Amino acid sequence: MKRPTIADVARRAGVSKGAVSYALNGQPGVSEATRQRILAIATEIGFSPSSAARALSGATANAVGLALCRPARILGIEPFFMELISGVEAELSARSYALTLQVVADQEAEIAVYRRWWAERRVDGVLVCDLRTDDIRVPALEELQLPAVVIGGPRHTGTLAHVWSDDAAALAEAVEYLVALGHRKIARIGGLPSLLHTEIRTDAFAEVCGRLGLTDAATVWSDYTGEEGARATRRLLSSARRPTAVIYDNDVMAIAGLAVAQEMGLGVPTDLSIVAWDDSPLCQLVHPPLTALGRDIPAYGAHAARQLLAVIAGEPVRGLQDETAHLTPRGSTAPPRAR
Amino acid sequence: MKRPTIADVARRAGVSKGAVSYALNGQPGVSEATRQRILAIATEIGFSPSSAARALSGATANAVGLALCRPARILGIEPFFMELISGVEAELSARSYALTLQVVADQEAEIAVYRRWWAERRVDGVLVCDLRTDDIRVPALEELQLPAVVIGGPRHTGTLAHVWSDDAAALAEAVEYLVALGHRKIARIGGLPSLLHTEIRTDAFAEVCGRLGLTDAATVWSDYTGEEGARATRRLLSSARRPTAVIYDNDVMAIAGLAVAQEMGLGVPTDLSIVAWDDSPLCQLVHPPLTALGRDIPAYGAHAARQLLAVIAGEPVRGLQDETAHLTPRGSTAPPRAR
DNA sequence: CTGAAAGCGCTTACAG
DNA sequence: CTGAAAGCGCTTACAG
Repeated sequence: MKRPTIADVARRAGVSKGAVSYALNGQPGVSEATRQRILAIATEIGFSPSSAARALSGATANAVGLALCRPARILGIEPFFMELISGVEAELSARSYALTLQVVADQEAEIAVYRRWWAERRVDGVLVCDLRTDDIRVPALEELQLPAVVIGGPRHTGTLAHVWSDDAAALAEAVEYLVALGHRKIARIGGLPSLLHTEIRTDAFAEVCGRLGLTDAATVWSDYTGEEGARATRRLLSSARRPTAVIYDNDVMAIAGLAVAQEMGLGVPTDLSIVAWDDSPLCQLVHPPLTALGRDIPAYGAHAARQLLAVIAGEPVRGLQDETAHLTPRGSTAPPRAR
Repeated sequence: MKRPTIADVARRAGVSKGAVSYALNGQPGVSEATRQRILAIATEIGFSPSSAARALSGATANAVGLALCRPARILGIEPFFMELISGVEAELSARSYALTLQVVADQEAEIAVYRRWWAERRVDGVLVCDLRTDDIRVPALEELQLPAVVIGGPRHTGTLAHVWSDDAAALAEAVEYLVALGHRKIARIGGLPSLLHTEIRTDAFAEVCGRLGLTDAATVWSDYTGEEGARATRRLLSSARRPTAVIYDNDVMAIAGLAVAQEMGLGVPTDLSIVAWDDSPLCQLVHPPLTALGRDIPAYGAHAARQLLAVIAGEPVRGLQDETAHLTPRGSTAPPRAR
């Protein structure tokens, strides 16, 4: 039961190994009749070229790397990552690329992984998540000359290709909607302040609130976990000038916020309106279902993967703007109760 | 900026390529002094052996495959999978193995992926999830002679190694706890009936309810999604003989069930007690926090990975029983209100 | 259109 | 303890 090699196919077809290679890869050099015969034999004996041998001679690994820099607990609970991975993987496997995954502790470890992957020729390129404003991975990747696509941006990506979405516009839509409902005291519970997209959202929130004359608008930072989201919410709802609406930077914190409101005896949406970012199925799991800013995350991942394959192929690629998240109103938002 | 090869190290060290290989792999054949000098040079010029070349001569891919047979929406929302993957990955990367991930549509596609991975020598073995009672992957893997570890069991695993947990005992603990609180009408909302662990839980539920004399115990099947969990809960709570407690087969359905109770004006836990399986952080995100059956899922994944590496190494490996899930009581369970 | 051959970068018997 | 060489299974110029 040895696994068949190209030599087995060649022998059965009565041709050279080179001819089999040409036939399998759709290269010129064999007649159509021979090609068909070779393909039939390959299928018959269950031959697939060894990825190692292919990588060694072709100098391409046919694999793409993704390093995730979050602890298991956080990775598990944020639907975002798994949805992103699904989309990345779908695009890659359609092009016969494998996805290699590794969880890392910090940016230094992540760079070490990139370095090793590249030296080992284990991957042809990498996808980079959670871009920071002063990201040390960007210069490291530039120096390594490892093909890479940043999922995020559009700023701070150096010379790397990237895929991004206009979070500022999405946030503005949410704030304008709340103001249209009559809210004037709107707070935002943000994600990790070191991440670029948090900064972009924070700036946008300040800008739109300023433009609309909301003087009580404030951003409180958190870390995307339910615990921190709950704590921040409790603080906000206990303050003298309690907001009538809160925008959360992810679904997990929004759900935790809803639980805090219930725990404190506040009705949602009568006493407090809630808007979640990342419209995952989680938002429709709770009562009331959450109004949310969402977009197609698997598609986002697929686009990033496609960009990366283009970079690997040597095509000129820079930034690609993905769809802007849109607001889906549900039961968690309503006009504020007159006090 | 060419990536260095073993020949570069050999040249700088003034030895043969063979000597470098022995030094790097801790084989006898070089003196300790030479070994140290070679290692220093390798580190200095940033050399890591090409995984492809290594795979080609050593006949080992140093990679393990995991195929996931769930749509993106479900994969994303169930913390279970990402936690499992984190644990698998941690164990693998500690042993310098890579994890290759692929999402597949059904069991046939999954087998095709296994066949290709094995023919391509892309992986040295695979991890198998979501075991069914009549699983066609088990005989296919046995025939392929592809090293594999089933995450599940202990029955229906054929000759394959497996890692499992005693769900029957865990379920019994939950039911006994509810009965101790005074509940007599307990329902269970199960996962996909085709999965083996659903069957095990269903049998165990019938057994323990029979033993405790609960005549109103019933299992309703669902599919792990929030929508189906909500629908099943709505049906149960609308029936004439409404249960006073419901056990859910996963966290997602339990949270959806809590929302349905709130939507129907029932108090949790006063009118309805809720127990969730899979004690993920989701359970503590809601109000009241959910009583849940939980265990260390990343550790479960790590154990499966370790078993697989043992199988790949040719060690005799069969079944490994992992920790049994234990009950963590929280605010969603209480004695039933006297009617 | 086809065949013989070199080469990718390792590992590992096999001589010295 | 060390060196020269074969071999893993492909791809791809290079002759015919």
